[in-house]
Amino acid sequence: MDQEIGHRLKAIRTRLGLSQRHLARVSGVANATISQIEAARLNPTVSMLKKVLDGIPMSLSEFFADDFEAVDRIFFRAEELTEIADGGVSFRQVGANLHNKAIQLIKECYQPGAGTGRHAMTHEGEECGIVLSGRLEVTVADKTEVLRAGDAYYFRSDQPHLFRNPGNEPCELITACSPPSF
Amino acid sequence: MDQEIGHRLKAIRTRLGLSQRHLARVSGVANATISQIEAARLNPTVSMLKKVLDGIPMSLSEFFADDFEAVDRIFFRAEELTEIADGGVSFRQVGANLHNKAIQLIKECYQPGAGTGRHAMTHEGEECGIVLSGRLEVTVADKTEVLRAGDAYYFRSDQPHLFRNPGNEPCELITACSPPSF
DNA sequence: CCGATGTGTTTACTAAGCTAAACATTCTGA
DNA sequence: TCAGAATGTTTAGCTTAGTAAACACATCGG
Repeated sequence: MDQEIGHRLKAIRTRLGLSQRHLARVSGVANATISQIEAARLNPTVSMLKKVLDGIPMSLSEFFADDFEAVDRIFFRAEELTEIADGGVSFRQVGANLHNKAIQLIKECYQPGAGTGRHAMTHEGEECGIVLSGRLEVTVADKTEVLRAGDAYYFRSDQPHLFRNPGNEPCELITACSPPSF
Repeated sequence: MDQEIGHRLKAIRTRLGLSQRHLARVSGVANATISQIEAARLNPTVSMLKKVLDGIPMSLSEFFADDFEAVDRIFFRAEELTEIADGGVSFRQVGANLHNKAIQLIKECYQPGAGTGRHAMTHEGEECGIVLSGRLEVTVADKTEVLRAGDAYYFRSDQPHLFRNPGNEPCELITACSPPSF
């Protein structure tokens, strides 16, 4: 049991690029505690585990979620793709529990004129995508291109990047990020 | 935190009609432990809580599930109703976390000829339903009726019962069980 | 009326969680 | 090459989780 907890915590922490000490600091616990939990030399109390997860942040339910489903979950029905709408942009994400996955696969839809906003984003990892329909203007660092159905992109996410639909019909595309960025 | 755990455990235990000592016996822990957890005089370790929940049985994820949604979750979109297909029968259930709810509300659909199987079911509680479309043959103890759109039923579940669609078009209905039976 | 059995609570004790601090190791960058 | 800061690990201690057993209180049957 505690071994399972340790493995899971370590996997989640390392995937997010956090050190034991960093996670310990933001969650207000001793770094030794995290070390011992991960090494399964400790059966954490629920409050302690919650305190640690609060620094990620991640709920207890999410942490334990793959106990019975997410780990070996393979197929997802169209209706199951959780939709996140944000202005003229909508996301439909494969699977709900990101934290223990390496890839975040999303079906996105940009309405005409919609985009990721004025300032470029910068974060760890890599991302790529392929356009299904419509037109998508992709800006990475100082390079800008307009992609059409069948076109694709791939770049390291530490380069500032933004997306925008410059056309007058919705733009659908499939994107993938690794590690998950939100 | 520990207070939250205590309240939740007590609610679940009492809903299932278990005494502290009975739950303690089947899960192999001291009854004092359960008493103290429920009274929030103790921060249980994860393994301890898991051990207790194993006696219910209930997963950690289910236990914590309503941390962030189910407790005050009120509205559910059509697409959110989790679908369970089983032969010619499909279920769409309102909400995923049953254990801390008193009612299990399901939209069911029986394909022509489909049913709950050859042997009647018997379990604790009460259940009822109303037919939306098609025809449904309901057998309770030694009584059998065919229901049509607008018809309904209500019986104590300790009477053997089974369902079957005797028509040649799908039968849709809404059912409710209390307490949840699966 | 009073044992017998059910409930949840409190208590003394030991086993273990959690922390602060020291330790070991690796990787920088000057 | 070597200081410095990062990483994860170990250790001594104080605190607390968990147990067995006693306690207090209801309900029930004879």
